Amino acid sequence: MPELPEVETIVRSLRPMVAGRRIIEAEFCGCGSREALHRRLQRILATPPVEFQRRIQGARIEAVERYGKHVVFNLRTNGSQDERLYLLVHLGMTGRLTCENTPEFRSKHTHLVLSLDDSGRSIHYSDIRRFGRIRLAERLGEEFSKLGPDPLQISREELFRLLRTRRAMLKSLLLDQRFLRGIGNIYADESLFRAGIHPAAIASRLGRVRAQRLYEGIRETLSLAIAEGGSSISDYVDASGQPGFFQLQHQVYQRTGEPCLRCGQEFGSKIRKMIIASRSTHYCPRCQRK
DNA sequence: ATCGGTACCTGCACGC
DNA sequence: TGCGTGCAGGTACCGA
Repeated sequence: MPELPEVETIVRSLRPMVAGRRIIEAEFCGCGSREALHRRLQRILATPPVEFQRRIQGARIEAVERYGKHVVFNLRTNGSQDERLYLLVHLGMTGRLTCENTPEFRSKHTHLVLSLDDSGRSIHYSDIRRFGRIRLAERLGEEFSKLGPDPLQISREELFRLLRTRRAMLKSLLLDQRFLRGIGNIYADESLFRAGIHPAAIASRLGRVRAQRLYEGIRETLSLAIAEGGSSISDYVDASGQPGFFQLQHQVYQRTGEPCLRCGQEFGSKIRKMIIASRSTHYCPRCQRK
C-alpha cells in the first residue's frame, strides 16, 4: 500500500493521538499455533519478541515522523538513565498503523498492539501479506544510511546531478530507495506522466529541461497526493481508519486501455502498460515519447 | 552498475 | 460452487 504520501498521512493522523503518551504494554497477536506465531514474529520483528516487549514497555512516545516509507516513533525509555529508542515501522504492501479506542478489538491480521496510558487507547499494527517489518534501533543512522534523499527535500540541482551519474531507466531509478526515498510504483508512474517523460528513458541522458520537468512532476504528484490523504486502492487507511482520495486523480496508474486524460479527447491515445523492473508501468505513448 | 528472476504472504477477480 | 491462474502499493537476495 503505502508510499510516501500514504506514510506521511498516517504519520500526520497518528501524531496528535499518540505523541506524549506512554506505552503500557506491547502485545503480539494472531491466530494459529504458538510455533506459527513465533515464526511470524521472527520475520516481522528483527528483535526476539520477549526482548522487544521488555525494551518498549513503559517508553514514552516523544515524536512520530516519516523517513522515506518508514514510520519512526521517537521513544524515551524509562530506564535508570533516560535513553533514546526508535521504533521503526515499514508497512510493506498491506501494512496498517491505526489508533483504536476499543481495548479488546483485534482485526484478523493484527500482529502487534501497543496499549497506551490513555483510557484504553492503543496503536494497532496489522498486515495481511506480512511484507512489513518492525524494528527497534538506538540510532537512525545505521538503519537509514543506505537511503537516498527525500524527494520533497532534494533541490532541483541536486536531482539533476544525481540523474547524470546513473544509466538506469528512470522508472527503475524512481523505485530504488537508495536513489530517492519514498516513491513506489503508483507515484513513479504518476510523476513520469506529469513530467511527460517515458518511463524507459535513461536517467543520464535527461537534459536540464527534462530533469527539471521530472523534479516538478515528482513534487506536484507527491504534494497533491498528500493533500488528498494518499491513494486507497484496496487496503490503505490512515491512523483513524479514513481512506485517501488521490486514486480518483490518478492519470495513468491502473488505467491501461483507457483514454489519456490529457490528449485522449483530441488524439484518441490510450494508456499503455509495460513491465519495467518487473513492475507494471503505465504511461501515455503520446504524452511520454522516448 | 544494472537487470531479471525469485522469494516472501494473503486476497481478490477472472475464466472455465 | 469450486478450482487454477495471475495480479497487487514492497524489499532483499542471487547470479549474469
